[in-house]
Amino acid sequence: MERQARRAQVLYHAKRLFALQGYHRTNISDIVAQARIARGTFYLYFQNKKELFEELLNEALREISARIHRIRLGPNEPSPAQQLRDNIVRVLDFVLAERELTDILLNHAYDLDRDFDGRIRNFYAHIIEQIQRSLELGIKMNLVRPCDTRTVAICILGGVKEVAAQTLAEPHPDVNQLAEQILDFGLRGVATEELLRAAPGRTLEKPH
Amino acid sequence: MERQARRAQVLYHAKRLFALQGYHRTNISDIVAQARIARGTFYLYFQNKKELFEELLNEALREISARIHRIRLGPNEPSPAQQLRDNIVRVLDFVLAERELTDILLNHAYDLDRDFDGRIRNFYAHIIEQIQRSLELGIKMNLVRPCDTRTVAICILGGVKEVAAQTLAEPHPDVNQLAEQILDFGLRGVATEELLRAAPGRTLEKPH
Amino acid sequence: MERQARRAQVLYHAKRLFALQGYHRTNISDIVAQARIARGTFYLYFQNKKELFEELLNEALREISARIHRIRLGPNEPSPAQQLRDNIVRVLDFVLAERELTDILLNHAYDLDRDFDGRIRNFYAHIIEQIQRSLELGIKMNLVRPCDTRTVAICILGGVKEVAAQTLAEPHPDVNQLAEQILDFGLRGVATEELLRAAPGRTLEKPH
Amino acid sequence: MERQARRAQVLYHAKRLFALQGYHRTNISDIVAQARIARGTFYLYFQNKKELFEELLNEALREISARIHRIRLGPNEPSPAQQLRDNIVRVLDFVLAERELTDILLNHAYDLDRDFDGRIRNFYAHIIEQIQRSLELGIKMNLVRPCDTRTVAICILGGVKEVAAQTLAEPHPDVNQLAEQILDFGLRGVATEELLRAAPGRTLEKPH
DNA sequence: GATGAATGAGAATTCATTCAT
DNA sequence: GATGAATGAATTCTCATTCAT
Repeated sequence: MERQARRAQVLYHAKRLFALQGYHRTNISDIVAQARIARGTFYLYFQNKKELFEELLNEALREISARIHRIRLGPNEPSPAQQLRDNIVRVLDFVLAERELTDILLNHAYDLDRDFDGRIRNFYAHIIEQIQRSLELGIKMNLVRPCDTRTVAICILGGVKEVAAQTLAEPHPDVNQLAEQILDFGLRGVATEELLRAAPGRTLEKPH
Repeated sequence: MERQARRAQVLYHAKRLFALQGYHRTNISDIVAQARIARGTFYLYFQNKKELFEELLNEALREISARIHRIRLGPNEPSPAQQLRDNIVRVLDFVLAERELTDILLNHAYDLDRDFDGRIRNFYAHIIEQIQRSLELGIKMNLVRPCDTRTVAICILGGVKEVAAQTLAEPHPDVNQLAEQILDFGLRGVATEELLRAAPGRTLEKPH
Repeated sequence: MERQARRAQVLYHAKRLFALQGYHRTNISDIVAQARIARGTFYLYFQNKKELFEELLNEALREISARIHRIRLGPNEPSPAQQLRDNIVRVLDFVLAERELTDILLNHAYDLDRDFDGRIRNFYAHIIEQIQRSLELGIKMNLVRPCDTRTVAICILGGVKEVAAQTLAEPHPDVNQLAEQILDFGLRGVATEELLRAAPGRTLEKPH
Repeated sequence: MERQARRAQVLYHAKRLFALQGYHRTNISDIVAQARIARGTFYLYFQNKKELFEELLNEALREISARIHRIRLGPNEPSPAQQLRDNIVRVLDFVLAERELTDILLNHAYDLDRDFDGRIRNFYAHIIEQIQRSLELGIKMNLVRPCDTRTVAICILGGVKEVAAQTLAEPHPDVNQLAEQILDFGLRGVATEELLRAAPGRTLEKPH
């Protein structure tokens, strides 16, 4: 457990440095200086620089994945729109709680290693698929207008990513307000006209 | 002109390598090997690796900027929606025509240099402002529903960026179809309900 | 202390190489080979080659400066001639004790860097001024004949420098004998005729 | 002959550059740029950079050698002191007429090549011998007091060298005045007391 | 002869990683 | 475990010299 604490200490400082300067501009000297450990000690806890970075990146991927829940249908479930809203809020909460990790994921996770790039690509591809499935479900339920679900899913992902990226720079963003704007924009973008007509108000949700 | 041809040759090969492997994994040795020139020859045409990369990046930024036209209003102008569509098509045309440059811009332009990161941030910030101004104009014209124009602008930029990024991987994407989907999604996302009701068809444009 | 020992080791070998081959013909490879350390180790102790050289040169300048004492007048002080003799002996002692440093200073300290050349020029300019002041004092005391003290001071400096340079090549020079010759030549060169007449012997000093 | 003119042109510019910046800081690019010839053209006239430098240096050595005449005794010859004065004046005239060559010889002729250093050492050794022989002749003639002629010769050479070096920096030095000071200092430094007593005036020459 | 683009050996420096203490 | 000095492969960049036109 002591071991875990040391690892965590190093990870903490490395995370800050990577977020601030990126992978290549951050060297082992910087990390051990910040973590106040000896150069050699670093290698007692991590195989190498890449492994450390990978661990941070994995944490980000894992955490974000965990915050995106599959849309569940059922009488006791919140409305799909509410579930989407919850997903967005959870992701943005993570973005703010872990600005450094997010920064690393969005801005510094490329240019490392071939299989690394692949992993991130897969991660996003997976999210795109999830969104796509939701859209297809929505179409079946007549909530979503027919469209090229893949392209629209990509647009939605891109929108969230860019909001996340831009949000990093802001001191005290209002997550709920951001989520609302994203949701409103996205839902209107995909809603059937019937749905829009039925629910002209601000929160665009299926009437019960 | 001879000089320009040589430069172009080196730029061509460097571009491919940067797109394939990123900035840090591409070293001068790789570039000169691909371009089939001697080590020293490289330095006759470029001060250093960074300058070469900068030149490529600048080309991408310049070209994309040039393809995003400001929305013009007037009796002889195409409809705003058509102008947006044209912008998207022009940008996606560039993405396909210069997949490598796009790849570099989207995936490998970070983690280089402090002032570099800044330049790219400015580039996107500028585009966000442009979109935001268009949205505000649309609101005044009652084409766009009131909303947090900055957040929505960020969503739109993100959508286009992500489509561009995903499109890079596809062999023969249909640019018009992609543009149509983006436009449709985006316009519905921001349209006033009045406008939506008036134009229920697929192409969401203001009726004349 | 360990650190200082390593530095000293590298300095020692670098000094020998610089004396033997000069600055430009001595490269880092030579130095690390002689010092039997790895390439990178060099940079743990010195920023770069120039800094190392500078350190050696500074030592030479400092040491020589320290050995040239200002002429003191007073009832308990040795005669001015004796003080001059002591200065010369101390400098020549250094020359022999640190042949390599002297060689570097006299023969290899040019052609490096602009500000470097300046530093050495200042060093000699300072010594010329010191000699000049002594001569002027001597004139006031009627020990030295009136003359262009600056030019004569330059002659004296040049004489000592050249003796030092030539002495480097000799295996077992007699420092006292050399000093005596320099002193005798220099003093007679500047002495008033009155003084010469009063002290016709070998050691040309003011009679008490 | 055209060929000689071209060579001279290149030599002229190279000389200025070498004097200004030294051998190592002056590169072929600088020289051909100043001489307004193409890179390759340089090698039509000179084997390489070193040969060019060597040629300049040889000119300096040759010219200075030529200006140092052996002391001739005889009824129709000027006095030895006058001959010495003439030697000094000729050398200083050269110093001023060819400041750049002198600068090169005094400040930038080391650190090139092993055999180069040797050549310069020989040059000075030769001059020292000449002076030494003059001194020995003087001793025989009872003009010069007995002394370690080699050390004194070195002092004399050093004096002249240093005056030459310092003179380079001055805008309009008075060569005759400098020569007079050097001569006066040097002659008094070596004169027999008998000679000094016989000729107490300023110009220390053997009475006829 | 003249040109200047091309060459490539060589030099300095960095930095992730190892290993003796 | 902890340390930090040592390592050396890898990389960038320079510049005297060559050579096809």
